[in-house]
Amino acid sequence: MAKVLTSKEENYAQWYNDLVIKADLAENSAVRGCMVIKPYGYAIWEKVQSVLDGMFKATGHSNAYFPLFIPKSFFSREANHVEGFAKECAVVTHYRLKNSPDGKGIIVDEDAKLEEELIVRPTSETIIWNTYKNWIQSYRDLPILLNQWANVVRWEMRTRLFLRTAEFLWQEGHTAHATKEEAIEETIRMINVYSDFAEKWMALPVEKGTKSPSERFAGAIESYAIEALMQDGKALQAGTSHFLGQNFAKAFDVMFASKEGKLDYVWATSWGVSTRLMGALIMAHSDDNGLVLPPKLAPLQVVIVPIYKKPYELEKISEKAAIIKGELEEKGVSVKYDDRDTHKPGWKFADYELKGVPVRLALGPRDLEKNTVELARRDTLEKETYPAGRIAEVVTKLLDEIQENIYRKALKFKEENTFHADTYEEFREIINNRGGFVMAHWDGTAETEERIKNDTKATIRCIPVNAKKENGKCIVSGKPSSRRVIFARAY
RNA sequence: CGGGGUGUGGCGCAGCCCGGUUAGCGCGCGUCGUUCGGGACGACGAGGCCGCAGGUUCAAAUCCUGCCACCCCGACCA
Repeated sequence: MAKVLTSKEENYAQWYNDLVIKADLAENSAVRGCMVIKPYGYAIWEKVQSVLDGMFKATGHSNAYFPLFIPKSFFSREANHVEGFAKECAVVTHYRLKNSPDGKGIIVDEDAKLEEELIVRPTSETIIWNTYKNWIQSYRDLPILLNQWANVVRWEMRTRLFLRTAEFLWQEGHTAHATKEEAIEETIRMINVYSDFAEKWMALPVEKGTKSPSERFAGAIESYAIEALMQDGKALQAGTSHFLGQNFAKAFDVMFASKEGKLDYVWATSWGVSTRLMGALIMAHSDDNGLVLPPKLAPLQVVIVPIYKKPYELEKISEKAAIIKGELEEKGVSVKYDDRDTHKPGWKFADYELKGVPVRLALGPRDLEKNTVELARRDTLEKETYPAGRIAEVVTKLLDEIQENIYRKALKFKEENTFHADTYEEFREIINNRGGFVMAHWDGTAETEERIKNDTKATIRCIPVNAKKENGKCIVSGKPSSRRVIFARAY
């Protein structure tokens, strides 16, 4: 078979780039750092969106939409927040163009300078809290549980399709609560929604935990994250949920009157996942033949490819294919019958493998004769022949099995690449030679974290929520520590 | 912003050192035919301001100068 992808072994980063392009997911655009998400890639994102959106609704949230532009002054209200984002903001300074005097093209009209510059949102806390101020007077107005699906811009120096782009798509939830407890509960509820989604839909096992202070969201009191392990041993933050305390309420003066008639600042959370999830999905399961998609998120779950020489064969095959397609669709399976005569079966086989379609059925003259169907599963690349009458039943079961199988595979990988280190030498050895998650004791100081980062490029991915208490000594300082945290090199 | 590299049909490249016919190869594309159970084959064909602007020269894809764009590696980040 002609090789279209660089192998993972040979060059993992190149394999990823090739895969995104060749599987027709996305491509670089004329605008530096910004990508074009192509129809097939966008179809996957739409599935992700629709499932998550359902989960948000089920937990009581509604969607709304806030502006793309944020007045610069809003940004400077919350000190940590500005500091966190200032270096990567796109700024709108003018609102008009004019013909250039030399007649060559078009220039910015200096007379059309904005009174106050607008920031293209890197995240929307400020504009939203400025709005919430007008919506909240009393405890009766709380909680506010909103989400928005939007694009945001962070002016990144180095970008990679899906993993880090200057503009990306995401959802950001922003909630307002009367009590601290309720806000914390919400923060945890949403990180659980994310980890459920990752595990049950993306077949992606994750580590759930809190961020160290230095990795925390700018403006948050506590940040929760789910961290996934990619096949090259690097960690990828797949979702975050933040307890913002009263920081934004104070910055935007959002107070409410309690039942007792006392005024207090409102408690806040925010949480988000982005098109970066696409990167996680791609890297978690795929192989040298292309994408491997979990059936639950695959835009197309089954493809039927006819194999024929004569037109009358195609006719008969098409009849049969239509029956099978109907049976599958009745069971809620998405199916495409690819009878294009512009491509040969072998080409189609390779192409659907590249695109990660979970199940492929082939129907040829031999199958007509024996009333059978050849079935190939993408995750294991195994082929088997089944009686045509049973195929719908076999496929529906198989889709579940594939979903489970790729999860188990990813879980096994994560477990086999999670190590314990008790000395710094050991730690460095693992980080440098094997990668993966490294569980180690940490004294809780930013200095130690910084030193480890400088020495090894590994950072604290999270402090696992369900880590068992275990007394030990910090691998760097030797100071006492009560539990291990997860270190890794990260995307 | 530092360090390195690359710009040549849609894509991937060769040619450049050492200037000289009509700029070449693979993939892809079009037409026709044979094929079709793992990326088919043959014949014919279409497609190029050789990144941009200057310069040197009888002559520039090739040499010189300037500019622009993109990629890779570092510091920042989801």
